[in-house]
Amino acid sequence: MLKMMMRNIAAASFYCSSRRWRGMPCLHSNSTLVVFDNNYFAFFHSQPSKPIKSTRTQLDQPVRDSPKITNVEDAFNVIDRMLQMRPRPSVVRFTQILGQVAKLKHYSAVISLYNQMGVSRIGRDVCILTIVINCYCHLNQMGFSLSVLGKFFKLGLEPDVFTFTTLINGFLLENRVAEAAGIFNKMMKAGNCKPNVVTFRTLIRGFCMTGNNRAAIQLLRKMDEGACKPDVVCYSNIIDSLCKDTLVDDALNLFLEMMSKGIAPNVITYTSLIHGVCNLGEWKEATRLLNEMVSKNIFPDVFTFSVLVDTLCKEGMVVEAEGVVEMMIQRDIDPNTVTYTSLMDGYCLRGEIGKAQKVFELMLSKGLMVDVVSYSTLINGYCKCKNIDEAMMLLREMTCKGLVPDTITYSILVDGCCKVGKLGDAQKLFSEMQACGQLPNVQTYSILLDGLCKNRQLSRAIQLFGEMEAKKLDINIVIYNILIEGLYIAGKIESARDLFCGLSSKGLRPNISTAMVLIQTMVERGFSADASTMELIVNLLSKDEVDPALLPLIKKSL
DNA sequence: GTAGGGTTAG
Repeated sequence: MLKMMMRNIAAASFYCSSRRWRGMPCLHSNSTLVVFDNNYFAFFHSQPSKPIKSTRTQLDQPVRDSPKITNVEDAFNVIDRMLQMRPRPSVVRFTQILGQVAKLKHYSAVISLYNQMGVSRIGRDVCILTIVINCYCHLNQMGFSLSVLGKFFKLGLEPDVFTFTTLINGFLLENRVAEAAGIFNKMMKAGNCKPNVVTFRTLIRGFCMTGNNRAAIQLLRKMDEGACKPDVVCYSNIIDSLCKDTLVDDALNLFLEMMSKGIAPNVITYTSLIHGVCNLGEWKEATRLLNEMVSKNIFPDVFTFSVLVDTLCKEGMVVEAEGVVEMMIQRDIDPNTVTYTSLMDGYCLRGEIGKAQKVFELMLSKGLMVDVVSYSTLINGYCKCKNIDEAMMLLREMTCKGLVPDTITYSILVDGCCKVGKLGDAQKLFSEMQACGQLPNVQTYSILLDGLCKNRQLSRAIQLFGEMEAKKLDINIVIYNILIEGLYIAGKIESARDLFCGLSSKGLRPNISTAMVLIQTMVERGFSADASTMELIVNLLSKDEVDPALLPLIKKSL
């Protein structure tokens, strides 16, 4: 079926995809902003108001045919020259430059530029201030964003729908959904600044991000009631979220609903759906969707192809994935960092580290940016081949390049060290990551805990488990399985059984892994199943959850 | 002139 899918892709005709620009290191801000009290939404009122004096009514004509800013240095030079010009260029030109630098993701640079012009009239403009708020939002500095909002009131300016949508997005970037929804609700109630389609989209995305599909759909229904007409982006966001939650049928229903309303899907809508069905292994459906989109003159782009490359790689079909990459190049769709990283991972999964390394070098030779994920993928490949030295070299190399290894990078390395029995190095890395501000998560703990248990360092494992409890981490059944197994391996049968019997009191249910741990360790040690184990096995059997490969073992233990 | 959706690593 995958081959058929690939033939269909090959048969379609494509045009060139857009190229994406990746951010360079940002400058640091030394901005000083007005500290503002908490009543930053006092602005909202229920009746339309007379506009407070706004620079929007005093704008000069936009400057046409202005050169595009492609780097920060140019932006600083241009702004510097503009500030010295008499008469000074219009505020629109300043907005365009700041907007372009913000689009390049040089948020700190925008704030520095703003500080240069802040004392002049140019800095007292709704658009300019909104851009500054957006930059603070992207730098996760909501406090400063709200201070800039305070500046609006101090200057007698009226924040508009752009400003509040930006703030909603800022809160969402910090996972502060309730505060984002709070602004939205105030906008809905107020008469002077109603949410528009972008505001709706932003909050819909926020709900989706936190897995609250229901709230997102409710918002969509509110739009249907006439608040604002939903568009392809609103639908696509929810379709994507449903697909990520494997609720592909619901996503397809929403997709049909959207089309029945005359809202045309685009390449993003299709890519989300294809990703969703690929994740479920529904190749036939993926092919159908690919054919459907091409028949509508909607052509797969680098995202769509990357999904296909990743899916093929995860299925072990790396040769076919290479074929898709070749096809992309022939079609003038440049594979990007994500495409090649997926391919590298495919090779790593097959233990073909040499080929993964070659892909990595190809990325470098093509001038593609290698990021934390690319490095982590390659590090994982070396770890799986038990070449920890090379993996550690890559860790140092990425740090030298200014890349910051994250929790996943360290987790991969901790796992690699554990798997070759280097528990000392694993624990050093575990400390190093915390010293670097990368906090271990439940998965990192489970990796180290597993390493300690399997290497018979039970007392340290129990100590680590205590750390997790002290940190109030959400200890899941996987962690308990590791510890129960560790206790069994160490011959502490009673403690293992106590831990197992206490699971339900902690609101946890044993899963198939728990059963495997219990059965295997008991069989290995010649124990027969006790009442609680029997009960567990019977429950699992009745739910058809037992791996058939385990049945001989189960019989042996009964 | 400003806000804004889809692809990769444990």
